[in-house]
Amino acid sequence: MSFNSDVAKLLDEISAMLELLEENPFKVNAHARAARAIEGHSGDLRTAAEDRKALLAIEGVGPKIADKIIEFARTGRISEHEELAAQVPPGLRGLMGIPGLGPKTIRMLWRERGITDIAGLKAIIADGSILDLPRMGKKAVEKIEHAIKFAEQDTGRMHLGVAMPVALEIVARMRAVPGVAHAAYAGSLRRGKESVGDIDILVSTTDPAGAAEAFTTMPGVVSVLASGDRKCSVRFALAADLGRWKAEGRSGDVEHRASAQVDLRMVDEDSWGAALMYFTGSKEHNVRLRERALKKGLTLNEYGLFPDDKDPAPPQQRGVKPVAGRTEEEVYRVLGLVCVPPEIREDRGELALKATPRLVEIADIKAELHAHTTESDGSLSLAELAGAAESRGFHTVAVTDHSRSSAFAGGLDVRRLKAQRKAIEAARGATGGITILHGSEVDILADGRMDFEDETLAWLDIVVASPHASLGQDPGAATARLIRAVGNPHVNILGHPTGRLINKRPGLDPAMAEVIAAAKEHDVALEINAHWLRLDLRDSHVRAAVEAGCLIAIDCDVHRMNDFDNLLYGILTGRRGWLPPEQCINTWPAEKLHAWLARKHCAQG
DNA sequence: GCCGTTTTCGGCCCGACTGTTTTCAGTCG
Repeated sequence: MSFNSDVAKLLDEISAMLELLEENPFKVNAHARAARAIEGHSGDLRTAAEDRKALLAIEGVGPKIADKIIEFARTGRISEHEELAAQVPPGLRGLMGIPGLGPKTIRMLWRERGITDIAGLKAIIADGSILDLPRMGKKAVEKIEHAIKFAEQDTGRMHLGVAMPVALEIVARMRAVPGVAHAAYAGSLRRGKESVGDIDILVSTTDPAGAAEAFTTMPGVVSVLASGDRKCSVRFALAADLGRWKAEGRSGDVEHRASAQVDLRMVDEDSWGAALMYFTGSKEHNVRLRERALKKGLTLNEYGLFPDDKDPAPPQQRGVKPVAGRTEEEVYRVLGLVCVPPEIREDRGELALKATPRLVEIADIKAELHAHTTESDGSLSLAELAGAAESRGFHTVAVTDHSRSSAFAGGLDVRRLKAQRKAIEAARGATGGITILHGSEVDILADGRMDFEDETLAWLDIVVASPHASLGQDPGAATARLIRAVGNPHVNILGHPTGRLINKRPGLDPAMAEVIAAAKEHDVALEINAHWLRLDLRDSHVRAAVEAGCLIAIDCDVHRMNDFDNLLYGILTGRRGWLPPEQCINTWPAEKLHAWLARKHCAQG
């Protein structure tokens, strides 16, 4: 856990506890909003906490919350948090994790019956006494029972790479339904977040009932949570699709969730753009857009942008004609904004843009610079790897098998590395269309030394230096380790810099600003490892690196043929970090890329 | 508790669905 997420977590908990205590809802919201702003803040607040002005510059952080952050930096605690925690039983937060149970219901259960945890709730359901409480009928209680079961088996948010194939399949099915003109996935999935809570699908249709019917009876639907004219929610089985991930997964890769919530929204064609924006979010971005609309005498909802006539009834129900709504571009234009790519709609400065930024795209990528073969732990031969890269339209592929310390992965020693060079030279003669570089994914040892001597690193074409072991070391040691690694004169790329696995392993927690500065100084590119379990660098670190002018590599860390498909997730993460193509070395023309790599290596083997 | 191209005080986004209700409260996104 980084300092930023520690602070964000405490502020979030303060918000939740204030809500349970029936405090001013705007105060509740202010803490929640500050928590989100801090979680997504690209700089390390550990240092900013010394400078009150820097904290106040963050949107959503005012004088009171700034003081709380400073208190946490100095003492490791926030006294207000502790005072609240003394008033709110800890089990109540567990209850808040049950879908369908909100603060009002939980407060009522607590005040009326002294329920403070899931066990207590189960007890009054079992003896039937819950039915005596207000608004607690038979159906409501059944729903709560169902939700408890779900909450107890839920393992948290889904990985991006698990949700995306499901969303693509559902979108394809919905496009084939009669009456459906457009179908797309929206929500945090469209914004490319590393994990998503649910899957949002949007369709424009002339036949909502038909679309709803098709959706709720689709193969894979295990239960229907809600079904109306405008919106349906289902739980969708993941098991069927998991075979693919299971088959290709390394140990620990398997997603344990049995099902995912999928929401379908149905709109008219005239509302398509407004609805797509609305359901893409983020919530914070949308709030900003609505505020801007109101200042222009307009009101924005998922049906369109309307003149604001102060009538409390929704304009679309009164036959008011929208001034925009068919496309996203149109809505942004009428609001006086440039169209903002979905990945950066997070209320982190995107609304101040004067032109739509050109962010890196899949089609820009011309090189894979981190790939394994059967020599170490990959499943592709040299020829298969080169062929696959060439068929993707790449001009370059780098063979970077593991170094000797990664014994578990069949890491190569110097002797095998030299033998591999001969094989690669032979393969170069056989393939004309693609440049095969010979490199290594060299372990960064715990103290920052490389797993090979400099004289070996010197004759390779490319060196990707990555941490694989000692991933639990303290932040100070991790920072020194990575800075020493990028200072090596032969290192080109810092591979998966933290070694984290999303939702499974936190990895290193270095002072990223210092690592970025060192990488910039030594002309080392920081990798976005595109595997959906890694996405390392993460989005906020990419943003910080981009702002610092640091180079970025987006690589699939190919072990198997399908791994090339993970490129999408690396691209989405790069875009979330506002990465322009020219700052990503994989987009460079062959001559430029090869020359850049060669500066740190001599030719002979 | 935060914020300001109407405001340093008085606001703070908008709509759908469900269940328990005779007109709405609660939750969610």
